[in-house]
Amino acid sequence: MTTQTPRGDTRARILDIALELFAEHGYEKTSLREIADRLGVTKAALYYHFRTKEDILAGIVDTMSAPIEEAIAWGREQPYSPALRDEIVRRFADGMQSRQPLLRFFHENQPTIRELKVGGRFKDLMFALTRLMLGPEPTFEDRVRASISLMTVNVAQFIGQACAEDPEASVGLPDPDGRRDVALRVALDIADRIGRPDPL
Amino acid sequence: MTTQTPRGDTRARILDIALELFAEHGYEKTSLREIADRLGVTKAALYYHFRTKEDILAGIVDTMSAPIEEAIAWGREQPYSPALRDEIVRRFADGMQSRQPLLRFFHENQPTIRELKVGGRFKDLMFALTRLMLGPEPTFEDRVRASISLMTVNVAQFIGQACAEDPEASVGLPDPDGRRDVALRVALDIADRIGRPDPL
Amino acid sequence: MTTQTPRGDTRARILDIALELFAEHGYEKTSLREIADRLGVTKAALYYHFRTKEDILAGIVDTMSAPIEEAIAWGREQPYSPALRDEIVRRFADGMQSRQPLLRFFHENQPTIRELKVGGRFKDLMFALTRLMLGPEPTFEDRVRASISLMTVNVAQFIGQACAEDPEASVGLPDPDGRRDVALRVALDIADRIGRPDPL
Amino acid sequence: MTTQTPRGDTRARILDIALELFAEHGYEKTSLREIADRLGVTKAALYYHFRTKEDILAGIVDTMSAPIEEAIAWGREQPYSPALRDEIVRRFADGMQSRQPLLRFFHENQPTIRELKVGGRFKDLMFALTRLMLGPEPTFEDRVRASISLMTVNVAQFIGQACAEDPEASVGLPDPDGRRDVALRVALDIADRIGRPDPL
DNA sequence: AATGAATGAGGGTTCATTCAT
DNA sequence: TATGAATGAACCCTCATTCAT
Repeated sequence: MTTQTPRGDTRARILDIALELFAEHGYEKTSLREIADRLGVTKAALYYHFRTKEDILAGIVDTMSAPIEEAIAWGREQPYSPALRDEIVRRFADGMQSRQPLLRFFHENQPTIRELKVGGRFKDLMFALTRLMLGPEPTFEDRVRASISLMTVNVAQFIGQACAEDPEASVGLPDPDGRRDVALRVALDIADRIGRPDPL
Repeated sequence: MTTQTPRGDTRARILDIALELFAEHGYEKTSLREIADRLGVTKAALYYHFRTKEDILAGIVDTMSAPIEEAIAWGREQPYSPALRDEIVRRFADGMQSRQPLLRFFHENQPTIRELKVGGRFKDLMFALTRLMLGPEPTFEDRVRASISLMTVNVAQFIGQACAEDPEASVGLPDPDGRRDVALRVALDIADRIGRPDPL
Repeated sequence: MTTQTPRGDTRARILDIALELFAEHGYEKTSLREIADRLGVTKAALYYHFRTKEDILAGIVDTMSAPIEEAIAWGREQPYSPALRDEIVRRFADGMQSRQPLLRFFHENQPTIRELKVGGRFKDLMFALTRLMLGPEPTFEDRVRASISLMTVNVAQFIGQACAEDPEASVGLPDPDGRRDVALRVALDIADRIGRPDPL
Repeated sequence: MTTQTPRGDTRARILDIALELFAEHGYEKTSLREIADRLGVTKAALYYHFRTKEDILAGIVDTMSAPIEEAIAWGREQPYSPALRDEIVRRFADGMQSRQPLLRFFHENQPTIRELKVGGRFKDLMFALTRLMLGPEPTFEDRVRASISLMTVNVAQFIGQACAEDPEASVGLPDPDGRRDVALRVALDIADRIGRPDPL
């Protein structure tokens, strides 16, 4: 006589499904009923595990921000150098590989995020990360390059998906792993110009 | 004996205010009541000018997509060359300068956009634009570079604003015009690698 | 340089279209916009011709009740007799032939009618008509027979239409004229039992 | 220590009150607020028990169509005969006695019904019932008589109520039970002519 | 660990109606 | 003889949230 659902891990399953739906339809358009329905429980059950809808989102971010925090903690120990900069990009790409939906969610739900407490936290993380990519007293241009570089890691994935759906654009398209490599290469390429005068 | 509101231009004013609010709080979180209140009219008045909320958005896109369409039309007449590629980026940057909020809205409301008819239209425009930046049979890497390049034009603006609000990051920050130049420079720089083997 | 619409008869055209729509979708579900759209004018134009929506309905009844009123006026001059009774049924059937939609409307929108002033008027007309079909001090049974008799004239039309749409029921179905004859025959047949003891 | 409302039966109470109001004011004019108010709950509470307004109506029909379905099921087992025909009428009259409001609602809200899914279901039931009153290959005239006969069962009730409200017509009016007998007698009388050549 | 029943606030939308032009 | 613009009230419906059980 087994239980229908994998047991006790309800909390984790809520977070999983919620992230999936948030990333797909957006935070506002995803109702707690949808989440509950997919889980096969009642809306009220969600309130046993989380105090509010926003709390679910906070829960998602919590479980997701660990690798970024690690990258930051590590980076802070190192002296600045172009090699460090590249390593940051690489670690970010590594950490985000399995967290793509979260990144997507953050990119695509800015207005919501801005008005939710959790938004600040994530923004700070990203800011700290780009800061590590820059030397002392960085120019605005360098800041832009650093941000765009990190962004590229994720955006390239979406572009890849969009291309895969387009008959013309999917000719010669690498497989997901290949696309990840491309993304990283372009990201590093952009970061490479940081701190350097225009080659001209 | 003046009328209270500038009159006759109500439709345009709805579009204006709606865009502003959509960009600020997101499409879903912006209620028609808010738009109406800001205009000093009733919700019902909006329905005299637009059939649905989505129609308001469509109206916004209509008024906004003109410069992109022009850039596309022009670009299609030209043979491909690196100079054309750069010119496309420049024209896009020029056209978007006054349409920043729309771009911001599109970047930040993807989940909504995806489910609205208007989304497809805009996506097609952007796809066509990046296509002009690429030679025949472009690689995936080039596609990524082209997209990121265009995206940089706008994202740099947001980064600029974020920096302006941060005491540390605002040291040495150029004025908005200067930031625009930086954005364009970085965008062109990224586009510059299109079609070229790795410099190494 | 001709006008687009048949001219000056707008009022009459409103009544026509309104009746058609009221009969089809019901009074409540028919909006003034629908009526105006079909006419190719603005809602506001309707208000030039009628003071309220209810007034449109009153207008319909006005133009429609004439033949019933005539039948009543005529009947009141005659002494009661079974022949008079049958003649009333016949005149009603004749008068209603071209007013079917109105009758249908009245049958099918009772709740609305009850709450509109115009309802009472029409009910009185029908009551007066059935009264003429009955001798002095009629029994309740006779009243029922008289009402059902008149009702048959119209209901038979709807049954006819329903049958025409059903493959099985349309086998051997008479044409509309034939159906009218059947309706009249059944109606007279029902009226025939008025004032007579049970044949048993 | 009693609860304020009879509890647990909310769903049934909604159905009750809704039917009452639908029959009185019509489906369109009855707002969910009215229903909720009469129940002493919020509009939103209705949505816990029913998915839409139309669903409430479907619920009503469900609970109400049982006796008709039984009559049909029974009738289909019997060979056709005039006696069967009369028995159908009688069973219909019996079954409807406690469901008068529903019948009234169906008679008086046809335009609405036509456009609601539930309409077809009820129409089919009535069609099946009249079909049982007819022998093989019935004429159109017989179909009319059968329909009118069943209709009489209900319409007579409304006529009775109307008479009761009229000083003149209420002289010698039987009590409700007596009226029911009259209704049944007239209905049977009309059905009696089915399948018979004109007595003349 | 979860449900059943309900709420209050608000959403987008439609409607009959008005009035200056 | 009409229209353009707007209103206020109401409508159906959805949502996040609560709480006794």
